[in-house]
Amino acid sequence: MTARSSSESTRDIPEATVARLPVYLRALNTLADDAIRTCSSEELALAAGVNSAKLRKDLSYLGSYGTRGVGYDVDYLRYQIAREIGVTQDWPVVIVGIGNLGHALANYSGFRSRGFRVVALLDADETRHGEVVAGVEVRPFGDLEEIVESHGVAIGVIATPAGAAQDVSDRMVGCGITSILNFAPSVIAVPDGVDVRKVDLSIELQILAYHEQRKANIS
Amino acid sequence: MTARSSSESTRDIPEATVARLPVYLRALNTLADDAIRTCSSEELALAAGVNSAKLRKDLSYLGSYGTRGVGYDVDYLRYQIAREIGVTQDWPVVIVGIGNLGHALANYSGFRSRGFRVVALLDADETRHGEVVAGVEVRPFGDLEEIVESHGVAIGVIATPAGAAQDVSDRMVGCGITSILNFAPSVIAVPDGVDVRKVDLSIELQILAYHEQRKANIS
DNA sequence: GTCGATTTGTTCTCGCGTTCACAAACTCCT
DNA sequence: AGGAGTTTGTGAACGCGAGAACAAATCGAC
Ligand SMILES: NC(=O)c1ccc[n+]([C@@H]2O[C@H](COP(=O)([O-])OP(=O)(O)OC[C@H]3O[C@@H](n4cnc5c(N)ncnc54)[C@H](O)[C@@H]3O)[C@@H](O)[C@H]2O)c1
Ligand SMILES: NC(=O)c1ccc[n+]([C@@H]2O[C@H](COP(=O)([O-])OP(=O)(O)OC[C@H]3O[C@@H](n4cnc5c(N)ncnc54)[C@H](O)[C@@H]3O)[C@@H](O)[C@H]2O)c1
Repeated sequence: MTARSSSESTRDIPEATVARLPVYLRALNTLADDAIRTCSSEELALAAGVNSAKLRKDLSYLGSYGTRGVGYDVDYLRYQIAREIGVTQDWPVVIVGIGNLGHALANYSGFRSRGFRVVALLDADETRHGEVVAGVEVRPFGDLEEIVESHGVAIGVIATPAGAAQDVSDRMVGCGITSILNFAPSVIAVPDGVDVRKVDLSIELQILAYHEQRKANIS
Repeated sequence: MTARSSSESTRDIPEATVARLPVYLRALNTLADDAIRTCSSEELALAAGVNSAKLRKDLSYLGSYGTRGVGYDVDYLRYQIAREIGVTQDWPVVIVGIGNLGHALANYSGFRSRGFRVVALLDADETRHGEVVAGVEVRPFGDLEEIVESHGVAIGVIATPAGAAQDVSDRMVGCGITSILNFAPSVIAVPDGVDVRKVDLSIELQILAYHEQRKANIS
């Protein structure tokens, strides 16, 4: 086995596995809602849309939480995955850029229910200040530092136009944010130790278009 | 080499490369906006946020569009990538589920400018019917078949709650849609030949949370 | 208690993607 | 014309992830 650090479960989980754990978690939640107490890797894999061997291998990185001949206890496994991902605690989040997309994000109930709490909505446009979206007031972008510090915010969401994304990112990093979810269609540079994930809707559509074109070109 | 089909440029481009081509395209557009005519792989790679060797290999799948000792002609390469992806033509798109997210998507100008045209907005809630969003009227979900047929729609976007996603998907597939972009947090099953891409914001946040937790756990 | 059925955890192999490194090709200067 | 300097395109090495296959472990029947 790999060397194990002293106190905590600090094994390093492959990135591909980390990306699937939330999917398993959601599938388990669905099963739990249907009052299912136990499930096999085959059943869970079906619900999550993956291969059962891959599922078992993924889960094995967390530990041996199943019982051979039986399967997995839904509640127990659910808790273990949630703990491993870190969603048993509440993560405060700030959203910057409360336009079309920012509004939708602020109104989205799925964040709160998954361990994320929107503590602030910030926008540079002062005509938007004071508006209340989903119970949170839109405030000036200049309040960023104060809010991040007082709430201990580690995760920031960028929903501004592309041109502002790098500036917003720099300000976020400057006041201690170390994880950024970027919706703006631009590449942003950050120092080591800061994680950035990009969500780009037009890229997704363009990938679909590429395959669509190839389907049509079977001439 | 692999067998090459008769007429068209039907080489098979690795999936990972396909996913990056839109990024290169956007970087080239930015360069073109700054009146830059030519760029090296190093410069373009920097703008796209990737390794230059990877960029060159990716581009080599399309053909030899660069000039050794010089670099790439921005406009020419831009056209070649756009053609390969299929965004020189216009793709009609339908969006189903005009709630928070659906509104934001309908209002998003970035789709039109990248070769996608929203031809219809559909919702099951009849109190929403008749509303005009970004110049397009919200219509009953039952109109799906008629619209898909008359406009030759191949790409559908699902922005409904998770519970409705599979039903919406089935109806889309039933009337000939072969590419689906799914924003609902649910796994949807489709027959072979239909492409599904999933965008899941809470998964992205959970991945960030995992790494954030590990940063904190360097105890 | 033993046997058969079931299901997990893990090993092994294969293929894909990333990266390095370099030969080929082009420009420009003398 | 030739040589120095650049930059592309690609062969090869390497590492990671996917999936098949199987041994180990547990349960239930008798
Ligand atoms: N709307 C969508 O569905 C959609 C889809 C894909 C991508 N995006 C991207 O998401 C981003 C936001 O899109 P949108 O449609 O909400 O745009 P929007 O113009 O409606 O909203 C942008 C908001 O950001 C604010 N802003 C601008 N500069 C700022 C700064 N420096 N600091 C703080 N706030 C600032 C603006 O005041 C505005 O309220 C864009 O980059 C867009 O390309 C949006
Ligand atoms: N709002 C966000 O920022 C956000 C973020 C991440 C994910 N999502 C996901 O996107 C989806 C939409 O989110 P939302 O916030 O816009 O929800 P919403 O409730 O505001 O909108 C959903 C819309 O879908 C319509 N609808 C329901 N069933 C339908 C059916 N069978 N056919 C057609 N239309 C139907 C409803 O009438 C409603 O207008 C959800 O699955 C949500 O989980 C949203």
